[in-house]
Amino acid sequence: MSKTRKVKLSDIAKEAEVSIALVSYVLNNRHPDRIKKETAARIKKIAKKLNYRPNPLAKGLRTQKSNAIGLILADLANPFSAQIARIIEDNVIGSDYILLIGSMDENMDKFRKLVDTFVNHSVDGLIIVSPENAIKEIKAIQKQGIPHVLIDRYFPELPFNFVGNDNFFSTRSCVEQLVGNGRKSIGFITHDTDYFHFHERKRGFVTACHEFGMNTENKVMEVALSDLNTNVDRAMATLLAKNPDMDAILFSTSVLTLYGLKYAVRNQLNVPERIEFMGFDKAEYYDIFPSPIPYYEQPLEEIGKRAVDFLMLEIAKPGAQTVREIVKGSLKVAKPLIEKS
Amino acid sequence: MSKTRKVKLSDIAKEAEVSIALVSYVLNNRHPDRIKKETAARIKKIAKKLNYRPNPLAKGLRTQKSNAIGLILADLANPFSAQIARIIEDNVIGSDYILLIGSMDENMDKFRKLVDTFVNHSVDGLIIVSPENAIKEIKAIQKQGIPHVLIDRYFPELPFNFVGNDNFFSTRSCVEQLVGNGRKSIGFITHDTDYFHFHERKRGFVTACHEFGMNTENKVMEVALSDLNTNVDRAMATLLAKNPDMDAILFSTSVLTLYGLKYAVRNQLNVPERIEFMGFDKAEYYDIFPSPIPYYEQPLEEIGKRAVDFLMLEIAKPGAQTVREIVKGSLKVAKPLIEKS
DNA sequence: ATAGTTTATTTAAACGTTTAAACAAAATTT
DNA sequence: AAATTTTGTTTAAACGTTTAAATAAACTAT
Repeated sequence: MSKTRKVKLSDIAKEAEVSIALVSYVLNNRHPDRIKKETAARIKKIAKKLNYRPNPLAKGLRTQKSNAIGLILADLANPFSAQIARIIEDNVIGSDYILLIGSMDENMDKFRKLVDTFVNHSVDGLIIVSPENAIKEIKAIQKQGIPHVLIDRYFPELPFNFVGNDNFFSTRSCVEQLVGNGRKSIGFITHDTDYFHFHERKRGFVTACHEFGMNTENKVMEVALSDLNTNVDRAMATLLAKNPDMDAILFSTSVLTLYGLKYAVRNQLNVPERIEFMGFDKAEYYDIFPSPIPYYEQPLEEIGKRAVDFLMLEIAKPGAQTVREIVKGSLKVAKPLIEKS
Repeated sequence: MSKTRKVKLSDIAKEAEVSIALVSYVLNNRHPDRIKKETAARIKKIAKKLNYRPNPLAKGLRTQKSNAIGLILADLANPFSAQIARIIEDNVIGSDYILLIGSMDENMDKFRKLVDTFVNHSVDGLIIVSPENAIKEIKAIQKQGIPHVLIDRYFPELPFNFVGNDNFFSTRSCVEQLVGNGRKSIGFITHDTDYFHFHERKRGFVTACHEFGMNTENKVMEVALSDLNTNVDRAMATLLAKNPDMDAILFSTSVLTLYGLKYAVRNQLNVPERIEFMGFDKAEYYDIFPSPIPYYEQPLEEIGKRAVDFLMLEIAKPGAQTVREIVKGSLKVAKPLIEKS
């Protein structure tokens, strides 16, 4: 019922008949050579017996560290965000840190508020999926010397720490794959935003098409981030109307792929015989679709791990390094449906 | 570059030429009647000018509160977990709390470690999706007087705070719906676990079937929590083999539904003409399937909101109340695919 | 014997708040 | 004019740690 009073250093000190400082030294392994073995052993034993847990608030207050890291996502409810969050969680927990998570909903005010709250709670570092046009805000974080790393989205012209997917490579290799499958006229459905990673995906697509001697006139549809059902529907219709010979469509995110698949089902497109679909990001639901959907898989595990690793390094020795890792994912082409892990 | 020193009470005090205590009183609105209006105004103005942010660690250390709440989920990467997390996030952030999130992966050790870490970081409260057989652990939390509330899963025989879906009602009304659609022989695919909520779902199914004069012999398949692809496949095959006349299948989670749909696609089941599928929980991917999938939708928004509301109340005045809210969701029957929000 | 080292431990300040209690000055009551 | 109350503010301890500096005791070395 009543909150059991927590064991603190002074309790151990009393029982061991030593000073608080000595207990602290022992438990933090501070001056191992200076401290008598037996005393150390005794203190450790008592600490264990009493099930001592350091108070992170006191510790944090004193050391100016909180052993917490903040993760700012686009939207936790979005499977992509959730997946990356989970990966980061695993990496962070291992280092005995706790993870604060917040969604900014592509909204600058929410983003600012999250940064503010997290910094205020003295997070030791931030992992950030940035909203559009957040350059000023990220710079401020940088200036304040708060260890941080951007993931997924970044600003190429600025020296921010970043680890993320090679977006140019990704769409480029999708096109390559489709061409390899004999496709001759490929459409691309992506978003209409200022995000650099979307620009890159488009650039990858267009560049590859040109390389393979295909034109991209009327083949790139950029839809708004909102109201996807309607917008993707319209985009698909336009794409198909303007390109009667189109024999493949590449999507720029898994959600766009989802809506594309919905369209295909609804309109009974002959996939993949007449027209092949290619998705972006892994998604469980691809194989509800009657035919296998090949896709490009971002190396999320790697991104999460590297981001956390870097952040930990940066926390340990601030300012010592910067990072810009553009990692490549891989193409997942249809396996027999039966054989899925 | 260098960390900008944070503004603290003493900075304000100095500039306002008053004591630290007075600043604290003013900023916390402590003795409003006791403090001279002008002084208060001056202090507030300076605080705003200096952009003062209280240090949560110091505050927490002194007041024994952290303004953080911990959320323990099954697995953040699972869309169901992610959705509920997002809802809770929104409700928590509004109250100026921060949210710590962890996944326990149905694993007792991880669960214990999470509770431990969170409690250690002095969370003011816990929202818990419990693993199997965690009664002892929850009791310990209760005994320690840590405000908490279970969601999704619970232990009916014990007086734990809980808010969650009415699982008996949910499957019961699914059967009702299917019978209303003229279905005469219904199968049920669920999990083989000790979780009470799964027992309830099964009980709801069985009870309803009997009410409607259907037997349930060989119609309930309970698959393990792991290796779903194989296990659901096998369960589906068995179900259909043993019940040649079966004209509907109800699933017990959205993930089971997903695998069911995969099976249907792979085996070209005639859905819904010959056999109707009914899902559990909302999932975007249902409408990739060629025919609309009706489903029972848990009232997640309500669950999240009520859980947080209760927790806040409990944090404000501990021990004053308990809660056990079993809330009902609703059936979502097929709308024309074109018209989706 | 005395000074200098080494070894083992303690003292005390600090981190940034909150808050009970003390205090001083002004206003009010006797 | 003395005593009391009210008003406005300050003092100082406390929360649970960490850590530089001080200290004390036990050994060298001279």
